[in-house]
Order: sequence, then structure tokens, then C-alpha cells
Amino acid sequence: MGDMDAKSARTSGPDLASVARLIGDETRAAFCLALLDGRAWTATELARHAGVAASTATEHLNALVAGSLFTEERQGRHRYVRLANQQVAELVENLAALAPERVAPVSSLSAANRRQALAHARTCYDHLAGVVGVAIADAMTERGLLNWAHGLALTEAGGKWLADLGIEVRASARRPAVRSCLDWTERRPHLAGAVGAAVCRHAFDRGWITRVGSTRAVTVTDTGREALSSGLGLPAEVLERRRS
Amino acid sequence: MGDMDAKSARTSGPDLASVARLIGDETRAAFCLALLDGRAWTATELARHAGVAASTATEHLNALVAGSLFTEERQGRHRYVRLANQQVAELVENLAALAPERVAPVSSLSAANRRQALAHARTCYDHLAGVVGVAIADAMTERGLLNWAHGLALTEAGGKWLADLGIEVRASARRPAVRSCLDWTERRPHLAGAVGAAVCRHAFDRGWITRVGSTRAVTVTDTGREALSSGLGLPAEVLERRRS
DNA sequence: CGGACGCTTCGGCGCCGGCCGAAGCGTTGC
DNA sequence: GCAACGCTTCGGCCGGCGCCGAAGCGTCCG
Repeated sequence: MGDMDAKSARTSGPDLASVARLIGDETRAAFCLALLDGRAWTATELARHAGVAASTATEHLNALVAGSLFTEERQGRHRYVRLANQQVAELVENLAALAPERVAPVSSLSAANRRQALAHARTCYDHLAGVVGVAIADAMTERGLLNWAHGLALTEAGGKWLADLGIEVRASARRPAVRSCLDWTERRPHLAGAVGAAVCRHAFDRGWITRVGSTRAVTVTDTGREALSSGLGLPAEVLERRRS
Repeated sequence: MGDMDAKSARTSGPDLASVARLIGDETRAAFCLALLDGRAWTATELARHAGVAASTATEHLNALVAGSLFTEERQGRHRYVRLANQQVAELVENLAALAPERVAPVSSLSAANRRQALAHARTCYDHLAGVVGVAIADAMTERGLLNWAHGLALTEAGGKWLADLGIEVRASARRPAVRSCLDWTERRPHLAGAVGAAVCRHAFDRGWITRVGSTRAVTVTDTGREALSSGLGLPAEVLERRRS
């Protein structure tokens, strides 16, 4: 008993450290956060985004792919990478929810703007987050589409609502239909899981929201304002992007 | 746009790396896994467990407490530490589920025994895992106490079952009643959350299970075999700890 | 009161890991 | 074919981090 602790702790069980170390670097962490938008990025884009040389980015990507946090896809001279699966996305989200907010030293005006746009509405891997994402989850709860009593669940009315809107949920054995994801700007839960992804996809398809440039931020279109207001009763102040 | 990426990525958003780096060290990771048993350990116990000098353990614990992954409690000359909250426990679990299993080089006979005991039944922070934990979740699902259709939820029958057994669930606004936790030995989900914790506590209180020495492993007692077999219909082969 | 014990502080050591730039390779496009 | 471009490889630099042991401090117990 007990006397084998030192050795056995190091030679058995899951190798937490190897995975955590992959995210435990400023640059690689920046990569992970960037990929949380659910899209594939090229190596150069990530390098520019994180402010490191292309060669450095290559090394980091090799490590992340080898550790199977990222998957890659080669196309011609491009190397596209994405998060390997939603389990990894969840891990990054959990980490983000737990991590201290970085102190932003007197950020510029445009940076403040970007920040505000992200806080308002953005994609979080494959679902919606930010003020709008939280408001949608709240509205769905209020209308009896979601039930938080015993863990998060989709109600019967919720299933019907999805069907009526023609939102097709791509369920899988692995992935829960609904999952709550802690928002790192709002610090409140929003809707993730297969349903969260389906709602987000639907919103893009119907032109309710569009991407802002190449960032994770999205804006609500006029069509979207109409649809979300009449369909879920989202208040106008949530739907308007307040400008500085 | 985009030209501020390099700087903004490093000066805003959650500081993933700082948290991940805390776990990204062999020794600190060993600490985290050890504390997954939900109990408080002293600094020296952890040092011995991980095979490092006491001074080294002190430094690591300072970092983990400062990063608010651990909380500490001083009692006389002892320093007790535990995981700060269940959010941290979930993070560690997620990491463990994602991490590669460490290759155990020709482990000794006693190590193999320990390993088997852990794989059979153990505590995972505050609920039950291992073959037994998974079997309980399965049985509860089969009996209609749990519903996985739309995310994991406790059914009405499940609520009644808990009440009948006199299992008191300490619900909280923060914590979901039921949550699935991916088992790193079985690679299948078992029951966590407030209900998972309540069931585990109940099993200890009633003497259904007892700890094996000071490890996370537990054994099912005769009383427990009887209760789990008649109450949930767990098969005998699951309840017997197979010896080498 | 003195010795055992748990923990902490400090200095010093060694290594690992992240960074870059230069050079090179494959793809794309003119 | 040549030039531009994206990515990769390599060598070298540097800082940070994890480790230890020695010394010291506070607590507990006989």
C-alpha cells in the first residue's frame, strides 16, 4: 500500500499533463481560442493572429495535431486546422470559463469596439454566445422550450418548436442534444449541444445573422431582428448592436 | 481589421494558458488526479504520492492555490488542500477523458492489483466511477430513472426512487442535478452531478461501499451487494471484485 | 522544555521549450 | 519557366521552470 504511490502515480492513469501543457502556452492557447469559432484556419492566419513567425506556428500546430487536439487538412499549399472534435471544444470552453480575464492595458478604441462586438454576439465553436446567445437561452427557458430543473433538457414543446421552424437537429449517440455552455463574457449559461448548433446553423441559413469580417463576432440582421423578436420575444435592446 | 489581431489576442479574453499551465506539469497533474477523490490531502501526503521533495510540493501548492484551482485549510501544523469546486473537478475529468493513457512499463503485480481495484470501483471527486459506477448509471437508465434522450435528465420515476430510498439530494442553483461524466477506464458515461454525489454519499452512509485503504478505490460490501442487486438489479459479476 | 514533525524559504543547478531568421521545398499563377 | 506564396526544417539563443537540499519556523507531544 501507499509505498508504491510515487511510482504508480507517474506510470499509470491518464496523462493529464501532456494535454494540459499543449494549452498551457500563450500562443497555442490563442490558437485554441481562435478555433473556437468552429471554422478551419490556415497556419499563416493563426501565426498572424497570435503574432508569431510562421515557423513557430508550424511547430505549435505539429504539437497540437500530434496531441490530437487539432485535426488538419491539406489543400494545395494551405494547411487548414480545426479543433479535433466537440470534446476538445468543451474542454477549451471549460478552461475559458475558469480562467481569469486578462487585464487589458488601456486598449485602443478599435480594440474596444471589437471587444464589444464579441461580447454582443459571437459563435462559440458551433453555437451562439454573447448577450444574444444568453438571451436566446433565457427566452427558450421562459417559453417552456428548455427545462433546467434536473440538468438541462429539451421539453416536448421545445421539440415541437424546432420542428415547426424546420430546424433539423443532427443528433448523435456521442453528443447530447442540449448542453449548457458557460459564457466567458456574460458568465451565464447559453445553449450548446446538437440543438444549440442546429439553431446557430439555422440562423446563418436564414440570414438572421452574418459574420463580422473574419472574426467570431456576428451581427443580427434586420431579418434576424424580426424573426427573433416575433419568434422568441427577444427585447429590442438585446437585438441592437449598441455602437460606441 | 485584422491588423490588431496579434496584440488583441494577447491582451484580451480569458487567460487559458495560465490555468492550463498549472495542470501541464507532471507533479501538479498528479496532485489534481489524487484530489479527484474529493477528499482533502496534506502537503506531505501529496509530496509522497507524487514522489517529490516537500519543498517542491509546497511551491506547487502555492501556485495551485494562487490560481484558485485548489483551496487550502490550515490545521495546526498541517496544510490540507482540496479541489476548489466542482467546476475544477469537471475540468480535470474532461482532461482525463481526453488524455492518452500512460504506458505502464511492465508494472508490478501489486500495481496491477491496485489498477484493477480502481477500474472496478472508485470515487470520482464526489460520485462513483469504474465498472460499478457505469453499471449503476446503466441500471438507472434501464429502469427509467434516467433519461438520455435530450441531454441527461432525472425522470419523475427517478425522483420518486430517490425519495423512497431516503436519498437527500443537495441541489444548488449552480450545480446540475444530474450530469454525465466520462469514465477514463470504461470510456463510458456514469452519473455525476448533485444526484451522483447524493447516491455515492448514501452508499457510504449505508455501508454499501467502503474505501480501500487511503486510495480512491472502494469495495462493495456484502450489504452493498444485497442492496444494489435487489434495488437496481446489478448483475453479480459486476458486484464481485474479481481477484487475480 | 526538548525533540519530532510538518511545512516554508532560499539559493543554485540544469534542462526543456518557445522564439527567431535563413534556407529550402512544394504549389499556384502569370 | 519564373516569381510569389505558404509552409517546413534547422541551428542557435535565451528565459523560465521544476527540482533539490539546507536551514529555519511553527506546532504538537511526551
